[in-house]
Amino acid sequence: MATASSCEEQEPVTIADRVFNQLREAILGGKMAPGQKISEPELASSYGVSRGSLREAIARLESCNLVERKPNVGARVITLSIEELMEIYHIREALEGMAARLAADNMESEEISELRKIVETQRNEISGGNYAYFLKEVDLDFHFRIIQGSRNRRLIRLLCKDLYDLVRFYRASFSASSPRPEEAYQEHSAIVAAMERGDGEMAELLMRHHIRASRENARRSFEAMQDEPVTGQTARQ
Amino acid sequence: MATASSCEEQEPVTIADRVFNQLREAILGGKMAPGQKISEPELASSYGVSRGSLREAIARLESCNLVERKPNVGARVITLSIEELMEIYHIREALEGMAARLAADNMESEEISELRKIVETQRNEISGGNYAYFLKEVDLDFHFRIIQGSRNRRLIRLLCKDLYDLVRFYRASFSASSPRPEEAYQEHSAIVAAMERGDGEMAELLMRHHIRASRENARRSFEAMQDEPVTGQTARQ
DNA sequence: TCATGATCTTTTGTCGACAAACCTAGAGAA
DNA sequence: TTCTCTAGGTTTGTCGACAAAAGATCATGA
Repeated sequence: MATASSCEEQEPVTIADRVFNQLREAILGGKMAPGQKISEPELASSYGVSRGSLREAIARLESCNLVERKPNVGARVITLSIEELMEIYHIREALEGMAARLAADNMESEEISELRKIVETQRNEISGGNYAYFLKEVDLDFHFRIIQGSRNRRLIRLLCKDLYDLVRFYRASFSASSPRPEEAYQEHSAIVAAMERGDGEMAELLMRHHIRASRENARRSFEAMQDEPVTGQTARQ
Repeated sequence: MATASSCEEQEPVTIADRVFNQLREAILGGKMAPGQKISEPELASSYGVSRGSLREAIARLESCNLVERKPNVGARVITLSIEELMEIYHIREALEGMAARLAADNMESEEISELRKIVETQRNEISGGNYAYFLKEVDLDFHFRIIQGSRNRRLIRLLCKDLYDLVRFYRASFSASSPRPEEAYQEHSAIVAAMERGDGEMAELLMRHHIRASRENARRSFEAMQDEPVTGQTARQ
């Protein structure tokens, strides 16, 4: 089955495209530390491309909010504080709530059935004691399908291309996961139930509640990591 | 008084900055038609800069969603259909609703007093029969201040820098204004009242209602323009 | 010892030139 | 007439080089 996780990532056609994808994966995969300087000559020779192409790739990374650039100074990988992560969660709450409302109106009934199947898969994985990587993939699949179901192309781009990248970046840079599978399953199930009834308003409320809970969970796990910095890479530059 | 309408536009420091600002103003001011091809050699010589700098400016316009680029083909000014404008309004509804909720919690009481003053200014202008340019400025000021009051920097950037530009672009390209001053005043006043009570949830609901009404107004005025294309530049390429 | 300033190196911003891809116009065949 | 294919011109993608700005280093003086 085609996993919907990688939300329509088009294959590179130009050199700048390729370098952009590679750099993006390097940043999201944690291979470049937050705040790290991006040296144009160094990276250009490392990727074997000219500085011009690299600069275009950097410009695109900047438009994804993955790097910050200062004139005449250069570009750095962003640093996400916990406050900024909270900001992102607030935006996600508003936008994914709207997406759930629109999806309840616009998704075909068979698409909603597939959503139900995803949630059941999630339940089986949990009862099987599987808390691993696959579970996170299923979670992403659930959210992405609802976002796609909104049929609002700009909303889809905003959420999948920009905001989810940032959350992924935060997870990579702080190596903070701490999912809460049982609660998430319950909430997902309730959201799908509302959509099955065609109740967009309730779907929105439940989705917002779900993301709010996820936000509080992230905040708590951050504070726990602060108190006990045993292996915590508190990247505080 | 410093008008908050121009949401912190930093002055250009590099050539690409300057060209970006000029092109942006040209597009938003209606001097470049929707869908118009952006020829790099032509514009570069017209602005007296090299193609490299111009390409960087275009890349930044693309990140604002004001131009679309296809590899090996080139860039065009975007064309906003009415459906896409409706998409933008849905996003604004979600985000500005959230902004109003956060602003109710985070704005100082004196800031809220200034909001009240703005709404009163609006009422005076309306009762004075002044439906002109200034009224739209006041409206923008109202919305921008609430957005700023959310204290959520990413939300501020998203709304002021990206989405409002697109609405402004749509107004310029379709020359569709048709405000509804009385209703807008009532709704603004109710929003401020909720914020004065510190009722963030109600502020969010009222803001969403306000933007929903604005969306329906835009849709109606579009349909009216469709039926009676006397001077309507139905830019349907 | 510390602050201050000058000099030098590195990095970024900008430019012009070349190669590849695309679009267009015209000739030829069905 | 209409379709197809080719040739030409134009535009974009890419590259290396130069100038200006920022940062680093070291010397000087209080």
